[in-house]
Amino acid sequence: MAKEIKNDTSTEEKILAAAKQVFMEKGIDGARMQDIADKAGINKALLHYYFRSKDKLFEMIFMEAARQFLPKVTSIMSSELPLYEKVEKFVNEYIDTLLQNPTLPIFILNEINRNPKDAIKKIFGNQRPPIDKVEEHIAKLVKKGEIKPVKGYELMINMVSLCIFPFLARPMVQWITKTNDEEFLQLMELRKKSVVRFVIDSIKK
Amino acid sequence: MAKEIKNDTSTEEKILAAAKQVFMEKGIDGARMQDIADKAGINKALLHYYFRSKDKLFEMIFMEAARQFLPKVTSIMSSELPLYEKVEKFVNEYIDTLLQNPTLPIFILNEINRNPKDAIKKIFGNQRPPIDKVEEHIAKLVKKGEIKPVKGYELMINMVSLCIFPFLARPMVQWITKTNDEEFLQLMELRKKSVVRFVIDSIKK
DNA sequence: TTTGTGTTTAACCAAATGGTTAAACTTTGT
DNA sequence: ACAAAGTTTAACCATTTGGTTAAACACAAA
Repeated sequence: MAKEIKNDTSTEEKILAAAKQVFMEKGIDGARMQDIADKAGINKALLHYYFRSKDKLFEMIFMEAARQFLPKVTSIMSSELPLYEKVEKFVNEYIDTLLQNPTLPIFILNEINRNPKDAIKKIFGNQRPPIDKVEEHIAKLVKKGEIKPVKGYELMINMVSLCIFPFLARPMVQWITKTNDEEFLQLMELRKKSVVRFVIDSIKK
Repeated sequence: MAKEIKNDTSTEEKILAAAKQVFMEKGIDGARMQDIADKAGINKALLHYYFRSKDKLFEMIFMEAARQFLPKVTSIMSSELPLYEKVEKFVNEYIDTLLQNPTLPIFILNEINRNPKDAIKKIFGNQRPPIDKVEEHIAKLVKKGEIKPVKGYELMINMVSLCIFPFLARPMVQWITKTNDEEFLQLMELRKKSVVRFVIDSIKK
């Protein structure tokens, strides 16, 4: 009866991986439990044996996704690095995360729009990201005359926009730039530098 | 038997308006024909009398939305205006469109991801937007040393990102900026200038 | 008045879908 | 060898949902 080391590595993870794929691709409404079972290589009965309902399963997947969405970025922003380095690290980290999870943004945003309150709570906990810290930091540099006056939250929104949007509109971007899947990822890799430059050029005096 | 002036203004438009609302809010999979009928103040039978199927109805709505998504922006970009004015007009037009259709972006992006080929065809027809024109324009100014070297498509993507993303992530933005619905729209109104400045500051020498 | 179109009502259908159940088989740890 | 948990099979259920049908009604034009 002792609860030995549960060897979860197999079925449960297969289910989660399959569910992630299907939910990300089709959204919660478009996803079919049968598809998830198939993709996991098991049957519906077992699927419900592990996760009682579709909602429960979706919840799990979303929680996992929510954690990734707000990456280590928070610590970067509240760090003591010089602003430009903050920007650079932020953008690099963010785009890296997205390169490893290209479909994360649309998945998250859909849930945010479907169920704003809960989704936001799951992403941010209950504390706002530390933009106050950024705000102060920027205010100082503005006073010193080193950068143009910008609002902290605006800078944040702009950076996030520039990082995430291309992944959201990926098919459009690929069509416009005539790139295939591989080339798109390379493009985003290059984009790191380009965005950093774009942002810094925009605020520096 | 003569086809007099069909007074479409009533039922058909009511349906389209209702369908637009429901589809935008719930997506095609989450939308219920019954809900659309209810919201239009009619019954399911009549709904199917006007639009044979859910898919057909969705198609209509998407076509209408697709046209708005690529606004008069195209003509602006291929115009002979000075670059900075182009940027200004582009951003203003775009954000204005979005202020009048705040849920358009997520709706469009979902369809693009669900059905990239068709969706893109419906949005752009078969011609790419005139970024070549922008490309030339920029190349000239770069050569003259008036602006920093930027790629045309990158400038475009950046501008579009900065305009659209806040609407995509609206609940998040509102939560971070502690704004209610009205204040959010004001914020976006202000954002026009802010984005224009951000972009221009970034490319000017 | 007639006729056709718009509209409602209400019952109905078939398919899809989330979820359940029970019985049998397999695996694994004790 | 035994028991418990994992897994399959397959039938089954209730509900939802897109869509249909037919009969009756309203109304405007011919």
